[in-house]
Amino acid sequence: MVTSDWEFTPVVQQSTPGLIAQQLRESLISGKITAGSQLSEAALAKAFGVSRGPLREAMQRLLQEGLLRSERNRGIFVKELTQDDIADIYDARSAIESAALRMVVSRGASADLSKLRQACANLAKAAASGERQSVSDADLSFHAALVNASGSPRLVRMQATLLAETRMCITALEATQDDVATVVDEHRLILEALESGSLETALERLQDHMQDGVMRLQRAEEV
Amino acid sequence: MVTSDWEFTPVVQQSTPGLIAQQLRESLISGKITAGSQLSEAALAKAFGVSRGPLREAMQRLLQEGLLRSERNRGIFVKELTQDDIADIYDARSAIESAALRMVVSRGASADLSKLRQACANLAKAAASGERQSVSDADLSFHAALVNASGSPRLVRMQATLLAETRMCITALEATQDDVATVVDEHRLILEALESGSLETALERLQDHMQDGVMRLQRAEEV
DNA sequence: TACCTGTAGATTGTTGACACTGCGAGATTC
DNA sequence: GAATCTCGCAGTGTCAACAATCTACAGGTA
Repeated sequence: MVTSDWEFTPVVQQSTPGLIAQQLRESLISGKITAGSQLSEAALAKAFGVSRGPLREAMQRLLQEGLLRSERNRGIFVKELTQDDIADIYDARSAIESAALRMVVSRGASADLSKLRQACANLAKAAASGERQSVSDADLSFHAALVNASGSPRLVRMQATLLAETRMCITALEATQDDVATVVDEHRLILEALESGSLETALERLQDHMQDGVMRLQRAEEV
Repeated sequence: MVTSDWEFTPVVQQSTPGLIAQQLRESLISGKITAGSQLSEAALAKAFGVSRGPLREAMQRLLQEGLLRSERNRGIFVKELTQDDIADIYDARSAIESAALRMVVSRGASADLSKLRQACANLAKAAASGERQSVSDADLSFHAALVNASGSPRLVRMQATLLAETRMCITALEATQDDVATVVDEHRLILEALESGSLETALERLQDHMQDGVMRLQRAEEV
């Protein structure tokens, strides 16, 4: 019997709570929902055109990702990020991404850096366009590509939630990339160190880049 | 009116899904529920004496912690861990705990190592008792204390899920700590390096300890 | 006999309704 | 006038029933 020769892509029916969580996450990290405000289950359910069951499941996910905060019998609120949170997010990101660097380098030649080069090019393009939003998107895409290259599903998952929090910080504070050229350079330097296989240099540059990020955000918070 | 002078401990009403998740997690990591088996919502709901709503929320949490696996319209199954998973878990743990080491050392004298010393003593005591279960419990408690000492809530949270997975591995494979004395020593050496403030030594010893752990589990898997 | 098709049972996904909790506005008392 | 109490409302927590989906098995056909 011929079962193939057609090569259809298998249908992947996304679950309703998954779709809702995705849309909610977008709204949260883009700042469409202001920090600290309460999310009414009934209102959201009506907006999404579903009942409260699936909506609650979506909220559960975002709760565990740390984007929301729950008070029993009171409701669910958008988490507000303090200075300490910002520092902690970047500490955790450093931990994950440093480990990813080590893993990529330890693979040596078998590592696939093409996605990283692509991400770096996209960042340069975004910087040239001048749009702040697309610059920070490309920035975080680079970091995501870095951890992807490590091939560790758990590192990828943990970083995903950290990147969502990072996006929340950036949009909430409307942090300006005062010097776009520097940011692009920092990423390119990391990639170059990676390509030449010099782990220590790459780690150092990543660390510096992270520290820059924290300082930029914390300066924005003070205003 | 006098509101104080009584000093009662405030009542912390745990949420129902939270309590269910806790019990389920215990059953999963202790191996009471065999890997790969399906978890029937109706059956579990009856067992816990609640309806399927709260139970589904509890499952959601464990799903996101990576202890369960969901197939849409099919059901939820206990995740079975492959060799690759074991390696990945330990890679991720190394990433988190190495970062924690760095943070503890960078604090210098202000770091609170008393909990770590306590955990180390407990481990030695457990080793003397000879019970395998309490040895691995004390082992993981030490690592938890290490990350706690870092003071980073996000590292703590990420490690918590990794430790749950580690426990699942250990009980599923009934991994034997063939040489208990060595395990105790490895932990003590890490603590000593930490106390003397020599970061590089501590990192090296942690790395070795982790590698030992992976090898022990992967050898058990082959059987 | 081998294969396909249709149906039955079981399980998950979703819904609307009910119960309980916490907050705030208004009434009441000193 | 200020503090306290009570009631109502808005919201979450929980439940039982309904709808949709999948698997397995029985029946029919070439």
